[in-house]
Amino acid sequence: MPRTKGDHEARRRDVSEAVWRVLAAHGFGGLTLRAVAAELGATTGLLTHYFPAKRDLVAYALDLLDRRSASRPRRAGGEGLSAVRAAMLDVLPLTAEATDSNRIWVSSWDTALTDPALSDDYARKYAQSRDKLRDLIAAAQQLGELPAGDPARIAAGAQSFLLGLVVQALFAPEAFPPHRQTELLDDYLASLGSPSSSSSPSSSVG
Amino acid sequence: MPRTKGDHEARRRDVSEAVWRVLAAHGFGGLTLRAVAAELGATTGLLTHYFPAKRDLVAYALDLLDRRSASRPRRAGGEGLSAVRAAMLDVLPLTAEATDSNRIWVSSWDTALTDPALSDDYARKYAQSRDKLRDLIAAAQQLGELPAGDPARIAAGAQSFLLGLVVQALFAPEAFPPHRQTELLDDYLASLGSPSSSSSPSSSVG
DNA sequence: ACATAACCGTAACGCTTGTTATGCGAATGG
DNA sequence: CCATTCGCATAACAAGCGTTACGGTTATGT
Repeated sequence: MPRTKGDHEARRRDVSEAVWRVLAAHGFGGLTLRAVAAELGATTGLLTHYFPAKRDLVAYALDLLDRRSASRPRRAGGEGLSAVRAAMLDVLPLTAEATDSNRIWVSSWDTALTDPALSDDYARKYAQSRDKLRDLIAAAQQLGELPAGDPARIAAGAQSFLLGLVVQALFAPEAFPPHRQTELLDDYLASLGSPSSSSSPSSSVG
Repeated sequence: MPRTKGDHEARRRDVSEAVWRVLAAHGFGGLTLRAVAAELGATTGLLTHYFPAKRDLVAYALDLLDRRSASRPRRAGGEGLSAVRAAMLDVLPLTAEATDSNRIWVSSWDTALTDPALSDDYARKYAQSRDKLRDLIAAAQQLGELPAGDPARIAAGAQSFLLGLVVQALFAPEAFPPHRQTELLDDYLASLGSPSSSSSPSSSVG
């Protein structure tokens, strides 16, 4: 029973939703042609028409993850340290959608870490993310809201904190409810508002 | 060609090594009976003898990951803040073995996040890890090396930072060499050595 | 020494996976 | 209005998966 209208765009949107639901339910390792087809109420024949090979589906899913994450409603940033805080809050799994996004994101690491090409892609993406954070931090420094110090270095630390908090919150949502995550983030930002960091090459590395 | 000596222990060690190599090479999603058997120079018949079902293999692999991580040579802790630093350095992918361990660890999250039982297991494990860190932090506070504040809360932040740094270092080893990781950790520890954190319930959560 | 159990290779089973071939109704355009 | 292309279902394929049955060799206990 083919659809009577050749609405290509609408169909692609349906495919996106089906892929997303499969990813949210079974992770990246459970992304299968038949699972997506079933979620779509269709067969594998439809999917092979849209994606010549499985890797194309995977690539599409990764791109979908990017777009869904990027198009999530951002909160008003303000400027300086407030913008840094807003940008970091936007990443955390504080809502159901953000939780899905992050869960899928983390689950994709298994695939990414064993594929050198994907791994490089991710490295670039995170570097870009750090650069964005670095600029916000540099701006906050010029406003005097953060002490001096290499902004790139501070950004690397901040993203580490952010990433790890995401992972912990995903595994223990009841131990890391939105309020707790915000609390911890504010603790971290407060700890940045002091001197004593960077410079002075300490040795004794194992 | 069965082995002439019934050296059960030695055989189990061989199995461990084979499982480990498969995990390091293809991640947790690539853990397959035939892959392990091939790495072992044996057949699936051997493995079904040791593991009645696949989930037993997976459970064994998870346990192996635990034991391999726990039995990694720990550096001399010292006491107070120095012990905190040592414990955190022990987790970071500063050596080839620690990198393998961490890579496998991260790759297991895909499996864990879609399995509620495993997810709970991980949540408990990380909570336990946080508690250990909390005790070290509390000790450092009593030595006056860290300012006052809820040690559990500080530990949660510290483990977030640690976890995220691991992930970033895995994806971009060249951007996060051992020296850089140590540097960033020391930055973080230095930022803890100041007041102004914790307490005062800030609201406005999205 | 002989029965029994442990060990493990061989081989097949059923299932799921990605992929491909085929066909048919709906859209399209000259 | 008819030929052609598009969109998709149907169905089969080989390969890989976990699992099982079976047989032969080696150790073990009496």
